[in-house]
Amino acid sequence: MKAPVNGAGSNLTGDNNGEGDEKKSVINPELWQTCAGPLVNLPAAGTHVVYFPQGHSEQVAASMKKDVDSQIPNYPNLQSKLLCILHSVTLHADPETDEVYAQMTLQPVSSFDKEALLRSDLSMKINKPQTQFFCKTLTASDTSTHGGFSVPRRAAEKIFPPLDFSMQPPAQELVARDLHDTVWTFRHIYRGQPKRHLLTTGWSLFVSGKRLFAGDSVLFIRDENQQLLLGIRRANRQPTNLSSSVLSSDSMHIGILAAAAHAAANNSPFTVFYNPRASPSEFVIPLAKYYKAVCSSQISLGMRFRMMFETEESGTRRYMGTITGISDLDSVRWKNSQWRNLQVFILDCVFSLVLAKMGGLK
Amino acid sequence: MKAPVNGAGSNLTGDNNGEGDEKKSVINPELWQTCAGPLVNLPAAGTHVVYFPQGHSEQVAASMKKDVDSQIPNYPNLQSKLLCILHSVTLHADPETDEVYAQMTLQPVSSFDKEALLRSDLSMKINKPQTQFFCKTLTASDTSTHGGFSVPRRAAEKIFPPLDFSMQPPAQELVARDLHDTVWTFRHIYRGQPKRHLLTTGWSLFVSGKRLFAGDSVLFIRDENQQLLLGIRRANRQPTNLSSSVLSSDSMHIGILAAAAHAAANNSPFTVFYNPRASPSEFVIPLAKYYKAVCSSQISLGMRFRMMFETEESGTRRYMGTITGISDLDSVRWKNSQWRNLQVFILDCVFSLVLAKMGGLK
DNA sequence: CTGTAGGCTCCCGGCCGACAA
DNA sequence: TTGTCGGCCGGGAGCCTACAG
Repeated sequence: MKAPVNGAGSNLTGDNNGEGDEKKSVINPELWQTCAGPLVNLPAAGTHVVYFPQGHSEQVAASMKKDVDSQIPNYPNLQSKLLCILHSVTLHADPETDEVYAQMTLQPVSSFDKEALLRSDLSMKINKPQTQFFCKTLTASDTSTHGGFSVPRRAAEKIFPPLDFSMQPPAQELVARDLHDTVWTFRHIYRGQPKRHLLTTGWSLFVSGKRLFAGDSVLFIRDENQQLLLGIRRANRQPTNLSSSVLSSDSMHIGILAAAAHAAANNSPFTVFYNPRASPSEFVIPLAKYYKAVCSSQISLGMRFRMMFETEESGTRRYMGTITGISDLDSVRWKNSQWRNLQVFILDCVFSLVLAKMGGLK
Repeated sequence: MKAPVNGAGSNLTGDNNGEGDEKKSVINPELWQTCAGPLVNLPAAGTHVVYFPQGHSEQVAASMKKDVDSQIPNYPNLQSKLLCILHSVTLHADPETDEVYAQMTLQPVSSFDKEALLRSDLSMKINKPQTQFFCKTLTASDTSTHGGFSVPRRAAEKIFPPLDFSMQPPAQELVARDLHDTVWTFRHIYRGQPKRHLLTTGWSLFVSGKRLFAGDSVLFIRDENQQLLLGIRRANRQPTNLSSSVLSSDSMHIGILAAAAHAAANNSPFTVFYNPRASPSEFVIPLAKYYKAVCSSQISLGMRFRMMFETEESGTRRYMGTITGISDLDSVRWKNSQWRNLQVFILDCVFSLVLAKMGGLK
């Protein structure tokens, strides 16, 4: 297996040498990132990371809508967290649903030096290029067969090529590519009273082709070459409990643990998939991030914290919260795992968010 | 976990207590069997079976279109075949694709007595009730939006309720339920010059709802209560490589082996899924069938054999063949597994079938 | 500024028999 | 016996403006 160790700068690779997709099309990293959302941060290839089998297991449970059973055997030699080199990160999108996910090849290592920590820290500080984009949640009118897509004025002016306003009405043909490099063309027209931007011809093909419904979101970005790209974010529907007809969830969880245990015992590489929108758990953490969380700032009851949330318009928003409890979720199986320490943040924060909403605050 | 040990007679249970499907609808066993095809024979719940981890692994590889990697660790304590009690067999159908599959709960046992062998043998000899049905491969005209479905004359007369021929033209409304108990209604009319049976109104909804294309098959059966049921069999398209975004194929294969090894070590139950149309490998074999194959008739080079094949019209057809080679596929990992002995039959037979076709024989 | 509804047009979904394989 | 085609009719997909939140 190839093990390209890149510098800290190349934190996103679009190479597609993984299993699954047959097409050779290279996923556009900017589009992938935009579809994944602003909160998703992939570790950089070639840097050190900490892998949490427990968190990995949780993601599979979430995507199958099934809790972890008690039938799973213990792997006494498998630690709750594995220090690894991240050999490669490749970006993917489900050909059916356009769901974005990443494939990571990890190799357990026994120790790290100061330089590794420094590189991990550096890679986190690389600013992602702020791609120009807009994202709109589809209305009933947008998805009905009766009409087209109403483009928010600011969005059209920021992202779309400028119209020739000498035409009556001003109109042009837009060409945009999706994650699979499929080309979609739309008639973009500026008309009506009051005037507005609309996508008409071609829009309904896109809606039916992607099986979009009101509540789903569509996003357009303009890449560095001024090319128009588009992607989707589906509303949180029930997981399609994929793959439940192939492998029992028990076998899946055992497979995760056994694969990690085998890799740890042999220091051999192994492969995981990370679905940023399937579950909130980031189970592959940059070494520097882990180090800071554990060493520098001790977590204690009553401590206050800030947390980012993704808003509907795909911006970010900060909320304050307080830690109300700290415990290991499964202290028998995972001694001193620190996994739930991180989780406590999220749960508590969602809870305070709910309280704030109930209280009518904003 | 419940472990209902039924008599040999109840070889198909429609109980749905498995994971995956949320709906409580009970799968009709006759319809499931018809969709699975005439060659599929599920072992009876409560009887003894032999489980082949290697064959199970092959099914997963087939449904993911990925060969087994060499990264898989050895499980020195896992035998190539496990004697098990089959606690339960539940029938399922994928809610998206209607693909049929079965969930089986197995429990390794260390030995069996004469009565167990007898029961296994008896359960195999239970004749399945020969359900009245017909199956037709859809033509371009059947699936085009331009028209309806042309029903073969014999099929209509055998399966559909008789028309009132005093009407001009004779017509009626057909109501049929699918595997998910969804109701489909069609206008059945007998018209044209020459006269023929057609399904018109309602047909296109069915085609688009099930996403059928020319080459796929549709089948109608009449159950014991004279109710009309219908199902589909999709043409062999490339596997939709389900679930490749959830778990790496390595982890899946490890999961299968580790789950089996764990169950064997503890004599604890485990769960497998069997997709009859995803791969030809039956990896859960009735004890009696295994016993006969291994003990009574020794297999040798040059031996001639007969084999059943499924024809397009879902009948069966016999072909003759000769065994040209016997070997273990992976004799290092699976010592004396006998798995490929069975496989040799199939490969050789397909090969001779190809030769026959190339030679213009029929 | 933008979501929804009403109006209008015309394309294609869908029912028919003709014809030939 | 049955697959495909040309004919044809009508409903709805799809483009437009009006209006209101």
